[in-house]
Amino acid sequence: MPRVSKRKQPRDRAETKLFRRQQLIDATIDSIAKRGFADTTLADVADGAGLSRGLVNFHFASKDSLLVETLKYVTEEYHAFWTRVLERSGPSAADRLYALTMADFDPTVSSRRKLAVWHAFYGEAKSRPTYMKLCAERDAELIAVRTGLCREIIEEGGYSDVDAEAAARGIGAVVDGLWVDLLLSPKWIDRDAARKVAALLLSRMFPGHFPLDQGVAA
Amino acid sequence: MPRVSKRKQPRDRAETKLFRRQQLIDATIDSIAKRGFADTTLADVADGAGLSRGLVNFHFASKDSLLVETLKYVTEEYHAFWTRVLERSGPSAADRLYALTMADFDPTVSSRRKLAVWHAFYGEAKSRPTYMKLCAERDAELIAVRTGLCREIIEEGGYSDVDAEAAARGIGAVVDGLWVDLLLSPKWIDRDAARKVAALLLSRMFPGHFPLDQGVAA
DNA sequence: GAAATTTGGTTGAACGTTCAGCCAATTTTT
DNA sequence: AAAAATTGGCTGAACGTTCAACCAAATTTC
Repeated sequence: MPRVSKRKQPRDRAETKLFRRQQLIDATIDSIAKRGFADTTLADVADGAGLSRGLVNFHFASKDSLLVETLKYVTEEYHAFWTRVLERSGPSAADRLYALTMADFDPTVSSRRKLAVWHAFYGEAKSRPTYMKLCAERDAELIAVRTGLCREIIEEGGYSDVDAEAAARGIGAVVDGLWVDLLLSPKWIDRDAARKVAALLLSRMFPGHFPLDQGVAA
Repeated sequence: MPRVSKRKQPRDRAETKLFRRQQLIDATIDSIAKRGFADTTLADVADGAGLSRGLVNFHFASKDSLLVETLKYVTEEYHAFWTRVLERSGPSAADRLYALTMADFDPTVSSRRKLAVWHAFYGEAKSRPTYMKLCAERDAELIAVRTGLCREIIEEGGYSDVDAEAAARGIGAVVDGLWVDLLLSPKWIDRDAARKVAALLLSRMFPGHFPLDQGVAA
């Protein structure tokens, strides 16, 4: 994995600033994934980006600011990802829920590099309210979307005894839990196995909408 | 929350050593939960335990050793907890799986203090093989037990199309995911809500064994 | 009184931050 | 359009702080 950003060089000063910013955020993600949150230093970030030591503090007010901006970036990237998945997916609620769920096991968002970063922030969240707020907001929006889709599916057919929000939370929880598995037990479970488990859950939750033998293609 | 261990004073030297050890591990858990993994220092641990600074290095070879022993302790405590739950629970596989699942939302193992510690180690796991191994072993054993219970239930009645291990992994994932929710969104979900979601999952997975209106009592 | 335990000061390394100065890019002036 | 002035971006060294680790002395326990 290249530690230096591959994005094309900036043309003018206006681009440079954003370019450097992103370079440093990318290097921060790499450092957290490689060395862990506790061992991530500004020196390692600068080295990883191939830039001088002092530059981090030129572009970011402090180390804490760099970390917060990194979390924001990862959050926004994830948000953009699943929003796009929804845009492209079929019209029915079942199609959309299926696409949304399987997308969470796309390498873009569930590489061990990314998972390590997410969980690094989770681990610090209790003691850093800013992290907790950013993560909670991310979750709340997704839960709302999932709840809406579940509600549609429930109304469509035969699941009057299922609570939409509980179902949505269950689906979200399975995704989070499988992410933990992918992070901690990569030898025992891979993305396809995770998709299979998620598909099983959907098929048991809404059997009329998700047949068990449905493939697990993304 | 008291930061000084309440265990009764040791009687002899042999007990003292273990007593101090546990005091320091408890203080480490407190410090990680309160300040986060990255900001946990030996000074804070010693202060939290009400002991002098140098003591940590006397009882543990290094800071890393203290952290590993802390993770081992939490792991063993969790293992002892669910083992005991199984011992006490009813004879049927359904009863046992239900008890096992609901027990994961007992305050003993799912207090935000404990959740913060688990996720702190998760976050560092990718870069510290020792952590990853300990966590993976913990998960593997639980998955094996859950898979066995699921297999029994599947054989008992009418779920021939369900893969036991996938079901077990799904249940485990829901628990892990709900733990993430409890940690990050305590205002949106509490232990009872989490139990309700877990109960919903069980009832949809094995509807003949877990009626939907089953209570969520521990 | 001997051994085990605890103490708190010390040490050296590592860290985040700051800053004076340099260079390149851009704008202004002539 | 060339020259001068200004701005913005970048560097690497230095500073003060924090920390884990060490240790010799003091205290407690047996």
